[in-house]
Amino acid sequence: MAVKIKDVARAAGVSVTSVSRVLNNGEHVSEKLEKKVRRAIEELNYSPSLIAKSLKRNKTNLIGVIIPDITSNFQAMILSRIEEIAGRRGYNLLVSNIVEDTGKVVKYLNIYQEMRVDGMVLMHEKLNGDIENFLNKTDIPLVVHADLGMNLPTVIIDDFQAGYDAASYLIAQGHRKIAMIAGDPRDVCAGLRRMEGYTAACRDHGIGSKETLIRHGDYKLDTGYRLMAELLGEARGEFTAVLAASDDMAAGAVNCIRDHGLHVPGDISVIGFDGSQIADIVRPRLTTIRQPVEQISERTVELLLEMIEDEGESWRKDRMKTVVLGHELVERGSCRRIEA
Amino acid sequence: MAVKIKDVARAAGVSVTSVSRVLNNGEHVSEKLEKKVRRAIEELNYSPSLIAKSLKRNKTNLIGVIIPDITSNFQAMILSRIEEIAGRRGYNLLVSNIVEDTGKVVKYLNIYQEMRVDGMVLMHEKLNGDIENFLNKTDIPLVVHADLGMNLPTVIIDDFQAGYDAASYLIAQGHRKIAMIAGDPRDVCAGLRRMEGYTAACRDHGIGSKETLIRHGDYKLDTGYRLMAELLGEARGEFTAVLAASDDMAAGAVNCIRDHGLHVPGDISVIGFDGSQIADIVRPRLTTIRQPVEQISERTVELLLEMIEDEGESWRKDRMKTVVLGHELVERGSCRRIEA
DNA sequence: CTGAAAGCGCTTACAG
DNA sequence: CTGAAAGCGCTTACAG
Repeated sequence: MAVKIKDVARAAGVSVTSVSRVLNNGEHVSEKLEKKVRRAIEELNYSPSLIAKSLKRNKTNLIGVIIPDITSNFQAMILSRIEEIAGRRGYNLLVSNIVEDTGKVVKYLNIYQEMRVDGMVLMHEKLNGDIENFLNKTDIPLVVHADLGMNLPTVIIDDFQAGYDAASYLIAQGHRKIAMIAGDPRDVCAGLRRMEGYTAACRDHGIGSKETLIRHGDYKLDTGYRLMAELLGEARGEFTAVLAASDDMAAGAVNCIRDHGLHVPGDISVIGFDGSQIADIVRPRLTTIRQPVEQISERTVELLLEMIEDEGESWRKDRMKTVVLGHELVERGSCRRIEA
Repeated sequence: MAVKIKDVARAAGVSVTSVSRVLNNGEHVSEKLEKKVRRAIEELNYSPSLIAKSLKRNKTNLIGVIIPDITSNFQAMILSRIEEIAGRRGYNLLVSNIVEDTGKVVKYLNIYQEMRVDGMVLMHEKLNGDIENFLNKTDIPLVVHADLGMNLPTVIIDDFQAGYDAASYLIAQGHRKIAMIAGDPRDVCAGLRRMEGYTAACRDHGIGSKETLIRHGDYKLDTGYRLMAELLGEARGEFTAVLAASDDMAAGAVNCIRDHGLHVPGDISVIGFDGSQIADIVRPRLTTIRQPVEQISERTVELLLEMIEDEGESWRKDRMKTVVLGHELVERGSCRRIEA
């Protein structure tokens, strides 16, 4: 882009100030001047530099999103909605896909900071010293999608309760022996809390939960398949139902069960988590805990823009906002009632 | 970020030039100076502005990606790989999710241009006057993922041949009446070419293709389901196999067939397209045309960086590079051989 | 090895 | 309504 505002000004025979004014259509300019400027812009095919503008204005209209895995349908749905909503408000997304590599998180947090993004969304749930350190120091508004215990603005569901509800549902259906394909316990919400909810529900209903019936995975389909195979191999007969920490893992489990010649829910009931597309794809369709994707996305952008547009930069001092959204148990075909 | 390079210089008792030098560790500085500077950076928690740097250097290390639908597993896989590969080379991704709205394409192309991205990837396949106009004018290196007929650097598979191969496979299995759930014919490759390949294969084998057996969709699962229901309602018995332009639609079709009490492949054979995760999830697993995701992503980034780093900016003048990658038919369980 | 100064392409008081 | 000029936070010849 060789052509700059100065060239336009020269071509139109006006000052750069005036060109800038018609570009940002703030202060009034005469029709005649505006016409000249527009023509010059057109003729020169001028494209104003947002980089220069950002530097001057100290605002980039960029939001950095750190997402663990774009290929997860649930996460993609959230990202897609955030993009849409933020886009309408004039913000563009910088995204980095973490894929397993926790070390990348702090790398990208730093890059985003150097890029002077106006705000960030952190979906990653695992903390380490570097990340914690960064989060404590940064002045950039951010919203996290997990209860990191750091007094940061947060948008979440009550994962403990959701895990509790899922297990309770199974128990209400008559199940007494329930296995869990859980997430990574270092993921505070999706990993730990959901499992704690399950454990608590089992305990409250006096059926206990055996360590051997709990497996940990990374929320992916293949992992669900593999862990289900393990459970079938090592504890067949010790459970009549399985609770998975993601629909992807639940879907993998369903396929694994079927590949072993067993039936869902005839032999084993399966309940998922997330309410992603895949819950509808797999047969039988998954009974699952649906997270409110639309609300999560909306509230995230809302919260973030509120902080960004709060000139006082007081978001650090205010009592942090935590938005807890409701989840919903969606009954479909993957669970059945059994006799006590 | 209140602290800037000048503050660091003052704190360290050196010039901003020197601070810049240790930051970019190019020219040599004395150990003593470097130590002072590093300490000051540490103490002030200084984060250099990439915005200012970009303005000065005329390089942003940003790549803008325009992707039709992030929630499509196939597209997410490509995006994820591009992010990974570009990230390793020091480039960050700006992404915008188009979702149906073709008008957003040119809007984002312009924003990316104003943002002075170093390069762009356009996955969207539908052209309109504005888009064409932009593509003809821009100086920014870009790679497209469809044969737009505009002499632009392109990374694709041979969609015609792939469609041809898929149909031929079905024909080789003994099928004589083949329906197609195609894409949007305005999508030159995924929509039009794949369908043309199918039509040509039918013609070459003397079995013709009836208009009534071709439906057009948007590559999504729900649409595949719906179009399959239409075919079943309006043309049941007139086909023994279906070729879909995406795995998502194929999966929807499979589920629809099953929900109608029929069997895949017992009653109807289904072949998909893409080789995305879902082809492995659905039961029976989908026989499909696998696109080389890894290569597509690699070659895209490679081509783009080649142009970006070509100082001569000669990419416009050179004969455009079109990279045509090979596809592969993966046999799984959704098709069966039938007697003539 | 080190620093003073110009300049990247904009916006925005300030003055007229 | 319009323009000259300072300045956003860096980098990079240029000079020493």
